[in-house]
Amino acid sequence: MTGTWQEELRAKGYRVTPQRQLVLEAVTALEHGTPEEICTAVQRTAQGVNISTVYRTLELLEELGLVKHTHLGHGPSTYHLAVDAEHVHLVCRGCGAVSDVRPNVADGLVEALRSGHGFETDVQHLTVYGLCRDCRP
Amino acid sequence: MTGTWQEELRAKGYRVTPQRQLVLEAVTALEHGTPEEICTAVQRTAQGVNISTVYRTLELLEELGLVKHTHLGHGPSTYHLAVDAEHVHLVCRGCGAVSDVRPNVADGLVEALRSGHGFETDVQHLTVYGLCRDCRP
DNA sequence: CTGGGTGCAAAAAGTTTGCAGCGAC
DNA sequence: GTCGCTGCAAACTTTTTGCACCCAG
Repeated sequence: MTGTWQEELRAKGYRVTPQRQLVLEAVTALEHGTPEEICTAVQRTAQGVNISTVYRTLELLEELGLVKHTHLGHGPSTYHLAVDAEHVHLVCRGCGAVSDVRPNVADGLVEALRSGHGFETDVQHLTVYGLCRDCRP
Repeated sequence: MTGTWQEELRAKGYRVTPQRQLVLEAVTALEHGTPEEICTAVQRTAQGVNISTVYRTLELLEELGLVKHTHLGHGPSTYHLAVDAEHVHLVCRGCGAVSDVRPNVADGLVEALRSGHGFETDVQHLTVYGLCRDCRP
């Protein structure tokens, strides 16, 4: 591993700004958050960060590998820390609840796709739709 | 199985219209299609179906269980026949290619989620992101 | 005939972009 | 001081909605 993300930013010619720190803190605090939610969360702490800055910052942080995003259903994309990304998302079509499970549930799938199709799965981006315990018929 | 989808429509108080037949034909012909693509495909055959009608029709057809949709990356959602849905989508983050694989690759995942989390997976809605054979490092 | 369906246009929701001024380094 | 970053507003894309007219049953 290299140094802090601040150092990594500077090393690549980017700058460390309060907005970027705030967005990253918000993603950390929220665990799961849409750009809109992240923007709102930041406004509670400081005077605010513009929504377009949130989008640009998330794009940058994703490029750096600090955050990840997934698409959970119809709505906006959801961002979370890459460090926290070691899980698979379960989305219930009944109640809309999102829960996380350990990625080893997908081990068989990953292996089957690798050996059978030469496909290297990005488990951190895996979202499984279905019905949760409470919504099952 | 009950009768045809036309009968099923009428039985539920809906009507069978040329637009609905055209949209369903387009979904069948395209195999994978965004609402926009479906709309364009229909315009090649007939005088055209409005994009909002395509959305409303797809929503209806999905409610009937005739078509399914998935979210493949940032763009619009993709619709396909439910009958054809017996597969898992692989989306390559490198070249963007979408391929289909047999659903039994996910059998282990489905079983693990069912026994471990009480979660009933909708395999037809499963989309796996990663890198395909040609894009692997 | 009747009520659901369609087209059109406008609005909503989510995301991206152009640009002038600001501030990290 | 330089040049990347930000806020603002406007554009863009995807999807939804209101409404008058139309047509399947």
